Amino acid sequence: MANIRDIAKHADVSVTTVSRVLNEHPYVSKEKRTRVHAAMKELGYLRNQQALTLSTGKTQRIVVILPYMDHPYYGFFVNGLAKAALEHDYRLVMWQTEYKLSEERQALDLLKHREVDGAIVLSHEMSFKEMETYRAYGPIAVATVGAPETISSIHVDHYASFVSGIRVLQQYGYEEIGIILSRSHSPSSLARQQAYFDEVAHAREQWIWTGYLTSEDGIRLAETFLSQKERPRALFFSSDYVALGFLGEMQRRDIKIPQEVAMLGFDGHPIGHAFGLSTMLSPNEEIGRRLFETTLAEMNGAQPETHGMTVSYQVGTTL
Amino acid sequence: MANIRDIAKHADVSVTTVSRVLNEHPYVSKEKRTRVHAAMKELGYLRNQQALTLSTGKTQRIVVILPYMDHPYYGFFVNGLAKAALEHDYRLVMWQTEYKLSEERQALDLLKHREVDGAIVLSHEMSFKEMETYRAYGPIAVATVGAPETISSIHVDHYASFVSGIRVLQQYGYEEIGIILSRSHSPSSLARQQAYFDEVAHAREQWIWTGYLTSEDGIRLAETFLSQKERPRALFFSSDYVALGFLGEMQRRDIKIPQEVAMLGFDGHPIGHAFGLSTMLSPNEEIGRRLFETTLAEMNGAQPETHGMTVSYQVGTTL
DNA sequence: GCTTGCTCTGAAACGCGTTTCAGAAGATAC
DNA sequence: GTATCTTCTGAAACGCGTTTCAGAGCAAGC
Repeated sequence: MANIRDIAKHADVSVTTVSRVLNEHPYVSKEKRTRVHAAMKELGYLRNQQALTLSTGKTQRIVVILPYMDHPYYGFFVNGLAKAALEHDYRLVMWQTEYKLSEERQALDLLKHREVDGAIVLSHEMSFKEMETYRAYGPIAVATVGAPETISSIHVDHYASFVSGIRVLQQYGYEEIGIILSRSHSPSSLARQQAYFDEVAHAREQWIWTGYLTSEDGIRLAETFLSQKERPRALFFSSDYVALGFLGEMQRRDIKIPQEVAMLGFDGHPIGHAFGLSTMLSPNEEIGRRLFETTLAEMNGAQPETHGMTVSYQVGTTL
Repeated sequence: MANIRDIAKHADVSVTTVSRVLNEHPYVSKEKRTRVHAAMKELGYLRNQQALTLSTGKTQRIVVILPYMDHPYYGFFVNGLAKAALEHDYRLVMWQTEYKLSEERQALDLLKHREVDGAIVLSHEMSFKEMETYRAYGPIAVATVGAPETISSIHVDHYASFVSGIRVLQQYGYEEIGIILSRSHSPSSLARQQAYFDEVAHAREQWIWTGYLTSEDGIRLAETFLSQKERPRALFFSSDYVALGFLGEMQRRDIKIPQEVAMLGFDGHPIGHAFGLSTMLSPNEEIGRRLFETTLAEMNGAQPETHGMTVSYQVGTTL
């Protein structure tokens, strides 16, 4: 593997000159420039990215922290991130945490050890307080709500979004509403619950189902739901996949939707569209893109940014 | 940021000794060891991963090349990869190509520039011939069939798998079978077509539909399918998501499955289970894991490996 | 008592590209 | 003719951890 010094010797110039040619600096005579190019070609020179990284201190990498890479919920985010990263010639290092705090720490340690320039956190168990201790080593952007000033946050405003979803349900005439949430202690779930109690007159504790993340969970939910004596007339799901699992199971049992129970999803996954799922369209790809861009901006000196995004209603046939 | 030389000075030892402590080499006196540890703690030493990488030539990173990160098809693969990578303390650099050859080249260039130690290719437009030109710079493993000896391949044996799927359909009494494929020119599609012609007596050219990748495509397919005069009695899909899109659209039109047309999917996505989709279960997570492990093994001197995996039938209600 | 071997230590070189600084040569300005 | 630019060049230092090599001190073996 030829290095820059070999090229210099071969072209009979200094290492500095080779570096200048490599970086297209001005002030290199045409003659030496061509000699360097010829030498690079002849020796098959390939710039060692590691050396560049060590020298400049910039890795051109960002770590993306998320619980599961194959969970469809994160698909749009990651897509937006990937597109933005590609455009700016950045690489994405994916770190799957499986909701483990220890893994989140390891991922953020990459920042400390200069292995990445920044971190994007799509979901976290870690407290913001602890997360802030990593902030000194590089910009951090989260897709969740409640971040301190030092940490950028581009998130869905879950409160406002749930309010608008509930309004949709009410417009369709549903007053007795239940909600299906993912992890009960997450800030988004808390915001959703708050919206539920604030907006639904007939709100009931037992009409809040928590711990539903996957389509399998949705199947399970059908059983639980049907075994309940007093049931709401409509269900507002925090995830399309949970809603679809539920919908499939209801179909299997020949229970009519929305006659027996109306359904409103959340996310706007294409597969939901195939089954006519009414849902709240979440701009997750846009959020992914902005998460990247705000991180990049911070690396260039900008201040952390907080921005809440809202969702829109997508018509289906389950209301 | 304190570096190893600062620590050495502070602990009044040589740089070598600090490095030895860092790497837990033997032959460091207890006394100096504790002095070094104290200095590291006092100065808040953090090892610079970049320097380590440059020095050792090992990046502990592998690039994963795939068309779209949010396509559910790749979810299981990526999950298996992520788990294996985590276990071996490797980082995954994801490169989304959107089926562009130029992006595949850029991704493989990471290998040339020593930015990653190996590459895992889940899907590619590039010819194997071109891919082999990158082989000198590090191990490459693909999830597709037809790789030359120098490139590891852990893949689904699409021919055998399609044969066994067709046998399942035939056991259910279906003789007039159509197949739904993704990109027509891909090796997997060719293998599937071959299996189709070899195994289905009533095979017809016009019962092969190509260009169907997403659930949206599946919705589109319903229209196309129904507008055809002579239709097969069963459809074998190469993707669960396409099948689900089709299924949803058929439901919307109140067309009974399997009475009007039987359906067999491929992959085994949980969401298919919710809708009773009969499918061929593909060990994609296992493939992901093995792709990583074979790459790791090659980095340690092992020979490239080729292995075809087979699928099993998962009972549903669409047959 | 001498050889062999083990434990411990550090200087220097290495991986490799970038950047700073000093300086030379030629051109332009007044 | 002198001062001031502009252009071009390269030596050396830098980023920072690892590895090689040479050597010192001390214990065990015969």
